[in-house]
Amino acid sequence: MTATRPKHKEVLDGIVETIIYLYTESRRLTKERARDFGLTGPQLAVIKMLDQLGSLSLSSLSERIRAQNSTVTGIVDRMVREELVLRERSEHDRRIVLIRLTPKGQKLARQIPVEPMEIFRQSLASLPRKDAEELFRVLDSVQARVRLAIDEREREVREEPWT
Amino acid sequence: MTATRPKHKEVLDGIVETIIYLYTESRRLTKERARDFGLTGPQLAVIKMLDQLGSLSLSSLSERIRAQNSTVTGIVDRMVREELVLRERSEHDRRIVLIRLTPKGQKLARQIPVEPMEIFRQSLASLPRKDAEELFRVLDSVQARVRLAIDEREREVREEPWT
DNA sequence: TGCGAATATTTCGCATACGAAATAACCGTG
DNA sequence: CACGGTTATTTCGTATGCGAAATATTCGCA
Repeated sequence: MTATRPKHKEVLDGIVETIIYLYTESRRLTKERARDFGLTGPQLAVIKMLDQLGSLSLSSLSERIRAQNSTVTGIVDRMVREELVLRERSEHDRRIVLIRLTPKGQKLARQIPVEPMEIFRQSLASLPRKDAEELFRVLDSVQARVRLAIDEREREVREEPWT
Repeated sequence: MTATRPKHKEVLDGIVETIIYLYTESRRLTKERARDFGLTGPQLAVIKMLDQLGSLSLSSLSERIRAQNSTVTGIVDRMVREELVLRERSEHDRRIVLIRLTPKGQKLARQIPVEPMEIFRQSLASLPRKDAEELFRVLDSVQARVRLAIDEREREVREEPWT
């Protein structure tokens, strides 16, 4: 044991801090890059998603960019205004709205080289492969624990909705 | 030119996905809990911070909760309206606004058992200690890489601000 | 001393972001 | 067919969240 072993609480706080840093900074930078092309962060996410997957219903789109439907309605409104995407009603189920890129949106999507969270991705790619795999393994186990805690909490809420 | 193991990209994508999941879900849950006490997420962060550190200037407060001054001005406005905090001008430097808890805010801060990102913290705490340390080590190295990339990018921008 | 640069905060306009309620369309069962 | 429950989306009100410009104050230095 050569290096002084850090206190456990400090390690945990450090992990939380670092995750917050990585998330917020990557997001900020992506937003900045998007702005060079006249887009906002979420707008970049949307055109990249649509370019990859073709047309999507509003709800599957909002699921993929992790936002509520009501949020995405607004984002799409502004993108329609900018002529980046189109709204079209599905033939089979007229409740569903399909969003797809206009030629202008398509062109822009392919022109912008940045993926969401790009800097984070690149930094990960430069890690030793072994470290990346280890990181993935541990993070995955944390995620499983969080999911469990969430399920538990939701079960509690469901069982006592009156209190 | 080595034959890339097909798994590697998936590992990287998985890491990004998981980080996004952990951050957004923890945030969502904290917000939900705060709502039980009539607070928003950022408001909870603010009273916890002030309870720990005493009065803070607006800019040091915004630095700590990772938001812009202009954002925190609004948050504090609404908290003053709710009589959770006070604004007072510093004696020594009248540009500085010091924010501190009212008794009502103080009481609420001590009454709420939740820290920001609570679920994430708890899940981390249940990890094997060795895994936590490994996680910290690798994340820290990712963070260092991100910082480096950001510095580099900012240097470029500073050198060619006219293009 | 005085004045221009620097610093701290606020204001403004806009874009998320969310949850609850409203709206529209579908579905199954009677 | 009709109608009650479900599903997809939008609307509404409010709270972040940001960057640029405005405002207020302090500081450096000639």
